[in-house]
Amino acid sequence: MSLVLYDTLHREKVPFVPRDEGRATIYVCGPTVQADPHVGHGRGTVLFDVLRRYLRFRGYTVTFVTNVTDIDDKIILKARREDVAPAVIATRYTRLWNRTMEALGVEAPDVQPLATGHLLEMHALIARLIEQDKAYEVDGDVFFRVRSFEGYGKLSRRQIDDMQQGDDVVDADRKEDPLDFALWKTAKPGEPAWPSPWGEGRPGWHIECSAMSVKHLGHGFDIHGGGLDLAFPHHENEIAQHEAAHGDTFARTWVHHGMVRFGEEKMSKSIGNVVSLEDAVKVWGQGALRLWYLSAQHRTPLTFETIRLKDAAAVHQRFTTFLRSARRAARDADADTTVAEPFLAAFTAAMDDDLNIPVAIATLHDLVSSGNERLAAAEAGKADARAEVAGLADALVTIGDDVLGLALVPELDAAARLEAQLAPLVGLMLEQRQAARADRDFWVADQIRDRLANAGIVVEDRPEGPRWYLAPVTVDDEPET
RNA sequence: GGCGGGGUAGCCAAGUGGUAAGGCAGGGGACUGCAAAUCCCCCAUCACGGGUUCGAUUCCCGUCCCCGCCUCCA
Repeated sequence: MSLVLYDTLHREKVPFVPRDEGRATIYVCGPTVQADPHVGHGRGTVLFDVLRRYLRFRGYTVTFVTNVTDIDDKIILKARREDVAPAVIATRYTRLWNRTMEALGVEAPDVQPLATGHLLEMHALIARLIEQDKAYEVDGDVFFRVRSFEGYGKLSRRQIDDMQQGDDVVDADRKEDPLDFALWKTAKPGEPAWPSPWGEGRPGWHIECSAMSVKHLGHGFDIHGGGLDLAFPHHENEIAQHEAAHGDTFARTWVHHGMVRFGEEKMSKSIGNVVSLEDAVKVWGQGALRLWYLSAQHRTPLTFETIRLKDAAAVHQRFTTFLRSARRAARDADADTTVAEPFLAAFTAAMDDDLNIPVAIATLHDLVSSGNERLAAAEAGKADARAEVAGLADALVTIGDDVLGLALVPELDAAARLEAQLAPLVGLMLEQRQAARADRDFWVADQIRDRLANAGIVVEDRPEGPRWYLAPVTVDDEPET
């Protein structure tokens, strides 16, 4: 068995066979840095982060490239409103994006190319298209001649003649055909501009991804990813530009993910129903938020809703609870790796099937159930059980943290530091509580337990005595839209 | 209008031509002074109507409803 991915271009699951043996090359369209990232932005980022981590888990060396569009109309507009240079806006929101994604546990890309850093590559691509008559210049603007590329529409399965034209085609008077799109835009007064063979101006949106992906990954790289909303026209145009210019395959496999919804609509800045991603991470935490993102197959829509985040938080807690117990019972045991094998195999099988992450997570539940069954024996000190619990815990960390990025260990470690600090205090209170319990003064004992609970300190009475730990405080403040 | 994706238990969500994973919530039980955590048990006939088939939730046709793209968008 090996990984298969649903490829939007061929509309079927295709085996993942990398161009270069043992190496995987991935390009994902990144953001236009002009506003706060919202919850919708996190979905693709987390999905492709998991894909990247999974490919590494499967033994591939992965080169992961995701760009930043640092010049476009919205950036210029925002800069004008604030009376600052566009680069100020772009830099500010690039930093915010990166900081937010780091908080979400997304690994930084190997290359994060900027559009403004690749003008020469874009110029070369545009010049090549003009030479071949696939693009034309009109007063400093350069347009791609859509009808010159016979494969146009193959990604989004559209017939050129079926495409409905809006009433407000930009530059309709200059284009040969309303479908043609800009490769280079001549500078309007006051706009940022760069020199080019066609005069001062700036690149069209689509050209950057064609130029940058190939620059850093080469022709025919393995996986091109992005949101389903980018399939047309953005990705369609990327293909057209590259393949018209070079005549070879641009990207081998296209992976698209569904949109995040808020209520019955797509979450989108233009609709105005966005929830700040930075806030969402703060409120729900990296692990729970990622579990929510991963709760549905990546091509289906996913609704942002409190109840679902709470479900995800409950799942996360089940995993951390087991891990905490496992560490306590079997931290120094020699792990028995064989017990975990069936779960790792099931996990791998699910992931191999077009990243069926909901099923993959179900295998984690099975693993945790199995671990919990053995926990009592492990706590009683039985060597076999301790080894098995240790083996299952290790597998949980491998799958949960290394591949899915759930931050189980970091969260427990962070809690452990606080617990060490609080230990003398909590110890004192528990001594008093034990004394009360010995006197059968349960009112006092329960008072102490309740007070501790209010501080996020959970007390469990075990046969061998009380045990306590810090639990995440229940969430009740939600991010605002 | 064109293209595409969906409608599975109270909620979320997999899946398959042979009577439906997993989670949350709920109910019952074990454990506990009571809890917590954990374990065990219970909880759906797959939008609707036809058809194909020995047999359909899964294939085909039709109907209804929802969503996305066709303009900037993760």
